[in-house]
Amino acid sequence: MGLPVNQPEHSRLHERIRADHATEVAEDYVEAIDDVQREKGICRAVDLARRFGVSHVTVSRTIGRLTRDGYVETEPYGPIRLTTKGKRVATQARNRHDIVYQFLLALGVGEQTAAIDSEGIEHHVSRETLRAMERFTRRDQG
Amino acid sequence: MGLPVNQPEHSRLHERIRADHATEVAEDYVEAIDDVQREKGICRAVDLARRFGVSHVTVSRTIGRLTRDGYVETEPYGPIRLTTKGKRVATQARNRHDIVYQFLLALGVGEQTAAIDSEGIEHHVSRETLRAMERFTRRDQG
DNA sequence: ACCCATTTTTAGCCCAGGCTACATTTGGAG
DNA sequence: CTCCAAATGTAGCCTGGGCTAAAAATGGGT
Repeated sequence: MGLPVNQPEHSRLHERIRADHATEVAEDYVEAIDDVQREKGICRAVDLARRFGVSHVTVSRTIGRLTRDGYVETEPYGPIRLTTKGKRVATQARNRHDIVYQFLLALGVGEQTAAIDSEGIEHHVSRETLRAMERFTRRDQG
Repeated sequence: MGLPVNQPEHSRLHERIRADHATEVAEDYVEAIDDVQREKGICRAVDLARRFGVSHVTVSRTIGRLTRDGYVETEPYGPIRLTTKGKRVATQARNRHDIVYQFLLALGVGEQTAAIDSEGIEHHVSRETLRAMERFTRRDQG
């Protein structure tokens, strides 16, 4: 047994959730790389290690996967650069993140909490929900 | 615009994100087990496999971890039962899920999307945000 | 030019969460 | 009571994402 076919509604939801999770790391990383590049020109693995609170080895291997998947480019011992695809994803992620953050503020949530929750939530909001959030934020105080 | 970016806090954020992720699976599972038990009395691994769209082997090993962590109890070839801890977590998860779902509806999001997004979001909302969501839902149409 | 601190890489380990293939148990129909 | 389908368990494999320890490269300062 074990054919995961056969399930109308619920399993599709969870397939989507798993697929989302697969790209969450990529989004978090390209967003962070973009941030660091804005702050200090170039981004190095050690910057990401500090930012994410993980070891530089973990960063290095993750960057390897992101390179394999076409999000970033590096040469040995060189800085981390975003590809066109990476930049696009970073921009989208930043945009989405910001919409969620501003929305939470508009909802009445404190800055600290909004910062934390928006990081968790940003990967899980559909276009439709995102539009609803923008609408609310504008209506509320835009 | 500016998402607050400062270093030590940032890594704490991501620690929290990872810790959250560790309990997401547990929450999804106990919530599903609770659902199945309400629907058909007892819950078997195969029910969860179908619901999550994964193989029964994956379910079996996950249930093993949940047993180890005190969320569920089983005997060989027997059904899956929630412990007291598991029931408590299931109730909380269901409650949180429902708050997020109702909130999205109140925000103007369609039912399908609200169902999907609430599953993704529910694990990432703090108490504070949850309270803000409840407030909004009540104010809006409660 | 050389040394040394910082950074990156490599090797090797762990656990979670996927899978297939195959073995075993259970329980219901005949 | 027997037999078979369905459910569960076991063995073994893969990827992702964590870690430490130790080696190699880079680059700046004196």
